[in-house]
Amino acid sequence: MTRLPREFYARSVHDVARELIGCVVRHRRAAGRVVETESYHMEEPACHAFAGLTPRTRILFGPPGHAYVYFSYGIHALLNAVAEEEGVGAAVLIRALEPVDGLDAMRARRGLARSEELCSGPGKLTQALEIGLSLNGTSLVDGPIELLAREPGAREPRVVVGERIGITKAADLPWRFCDADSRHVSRPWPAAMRAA
DNA sequence: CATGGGATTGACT
DNA sequence: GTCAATCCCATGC
Repeated sequence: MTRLPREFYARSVHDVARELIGCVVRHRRAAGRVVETESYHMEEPACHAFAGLTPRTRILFGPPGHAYVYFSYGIHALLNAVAEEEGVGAAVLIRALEPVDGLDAMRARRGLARSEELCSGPGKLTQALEIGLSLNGTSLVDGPIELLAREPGAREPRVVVGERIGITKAADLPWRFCDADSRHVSRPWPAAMRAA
């Protein structure tokens, strides 16, 4: 499998979020297929970059193809992929993975056995892959976190679109993308969610 | 299934 | 100093 190149990230954050479905994240001898993402953009208040350029959001405004790792609620590290050209604050939150490699390591880190629960949430997958705050700002193109393209010829995922989860601002934007055929998403979507 | 505890970070007063 | 934040999990019904 080959890494996604910098150009993959240097375009609309929504296209990046949609096309990341089916790609593979690998770190510390564990890997999973991306089955759920959300896009965030500086022109909308749920995005951290909405507040402008600060020390915290510096990575978001930086060059595409880097990891933005944010610490949430005192407990969880959340993994994002920075998108769009430098100067535009935008990123894709990786919300869930389907474990494909290193299941034993994931189980040890999570203290759980069921594969459906190892990476079915943004805070869970960082724990399973041992992704911490120290990786904030590292390159996804040639850094420790690998983001790999779908195998050519692998099935094209059926992507469904819905509203984002766990936010209070701009909660109605349809910027959540899921693999319709995976049982590893962070939570089921309503039937009203439209196929895309 | 609903609830609430957990306990860090950066932004801002 | 205060507060809100891209949430997980244990507990209780």
